Amino acid sequence: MAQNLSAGSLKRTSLRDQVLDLVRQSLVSGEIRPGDIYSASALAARLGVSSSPVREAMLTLVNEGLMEPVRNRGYRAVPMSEHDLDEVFSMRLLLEVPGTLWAAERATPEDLAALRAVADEIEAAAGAGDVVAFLDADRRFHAGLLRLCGNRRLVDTVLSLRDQTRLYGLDALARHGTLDASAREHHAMLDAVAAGDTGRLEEAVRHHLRHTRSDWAQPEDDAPSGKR
Amino acid sequence: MAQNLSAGSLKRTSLRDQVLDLVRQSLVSGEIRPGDIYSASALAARLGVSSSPVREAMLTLVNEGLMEPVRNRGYRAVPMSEHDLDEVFSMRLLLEVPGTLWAAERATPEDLAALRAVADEIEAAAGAGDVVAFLDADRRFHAGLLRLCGNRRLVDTVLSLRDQTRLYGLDALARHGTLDASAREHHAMLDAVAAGDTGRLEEAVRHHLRHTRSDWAQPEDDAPSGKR
DNA sequence: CGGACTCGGAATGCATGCATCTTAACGGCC
DNA sequence: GGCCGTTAAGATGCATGCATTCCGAGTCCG
Repeated sequence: MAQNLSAGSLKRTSLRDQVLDLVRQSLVSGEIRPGDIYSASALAARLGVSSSPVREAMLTLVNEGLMEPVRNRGYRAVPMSEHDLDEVFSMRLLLEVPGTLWAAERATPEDLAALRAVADEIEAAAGAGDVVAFLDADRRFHAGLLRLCGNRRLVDTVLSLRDQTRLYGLDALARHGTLDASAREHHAMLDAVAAGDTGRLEEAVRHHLRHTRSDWAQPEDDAPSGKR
Repeated sequence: MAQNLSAGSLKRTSLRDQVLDLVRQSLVSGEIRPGDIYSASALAARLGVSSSPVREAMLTLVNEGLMEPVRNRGYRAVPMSEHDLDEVFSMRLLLEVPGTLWAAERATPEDLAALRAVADEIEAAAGAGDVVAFLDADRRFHAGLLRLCGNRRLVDTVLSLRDQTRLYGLDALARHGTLDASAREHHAMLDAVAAGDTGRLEEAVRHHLRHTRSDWAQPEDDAPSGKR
């Protein structure tokens, strides 16, 4: 709360951060497709800014594993293989399960109430089929819940892992219509937290993550193995 | 092995990476002290390069959590509080224990032999009191062992966490003379891997990490609380 | 007709320059 | 003597320009 006041109010966003968010959104919306190469100078020209902040934003994305530099061609949006998804899923399992359990120990009624509101948002977005709003609220929910564990690095790492996967299954999520089922799981998790039932909470988190993993399994595979 | 061949051979290091490594080394050697502010332009002048690559290297360090930008003053080497150390320690526990167990399942005799050699290096460095060589070999050992688990993201994350802590306890390690004890634990871990004793391996890893955490507990505190 | 070579276009990476902003020291005023 | 306003120095952040390097199309030769 106080953090929002001190950090978010008078922070003029640098061009670098604006470009960074914009590229991230482009990844989410599918405008930037995995495997394609994009040049910093071309992006800069399209955005009407210099190549310096664009370059720095791309380097940040490289550090986060979302892009990779190609020698003198540009930056390539890294496609996620099944093995990559397994890696992310495994790490999220290792971090989110204990993190959520720790968070449950420290959650106050006020925290739970705030999360209930976000969970309602998630269900509303799922009911409306608004995938963008769903992902945004879902991210805020898990970030808000995990943050209670008190380990900032853990939260940041999990969010970074989330950002690596959320980008590649958007349409699949919408097609399968599994948003509603996934949305309801959030309230179930909060119920377990409120009840102090750590066993049920752990199973809920595991189930939620498994859900995520199986839903985002890529149905199509236009790049056969061996192509690198 | 093959990775080294493909990656390290014909890679001309960019100025950015050179600066990055140099600043990291300066952090390890203590030339850059936590809490102090350093300007990219001053560093660029000292190194005889432009501020562009220095700036980009600093931004990378910011992303890694080693530095933080100060509005129009420069970049500050972030000091590690006890809570920060706890955060890193907790995450390493969550990631390294399962990761090492997975690695043990996949370790081949050749892998073990290579790691034995590194473990010998560690003991030699510990016996000679060469802290820099110790840390380097120690890092290679844990990276090499963890890498066998097959989860590249997990390895990278753990190494990043390592880099956040290794910088702040150098002299303490040397003073307490605990290098030898820590060095011997590596062979014990390999013994457990070779024996297929997962329970003993898990306990060895936990013990090793606890060792690390307690050794690096800051004995001195020249910045009393409330100073900021 | 197929393959190798050359040349042009383009992108990165770095250097340089400038506008804006913050901090800190200095001088004046109460 | 202490406090406040002013000013100047320095840093970031962005724009611009240039050298180097790589990919690919076109062309020439076998």
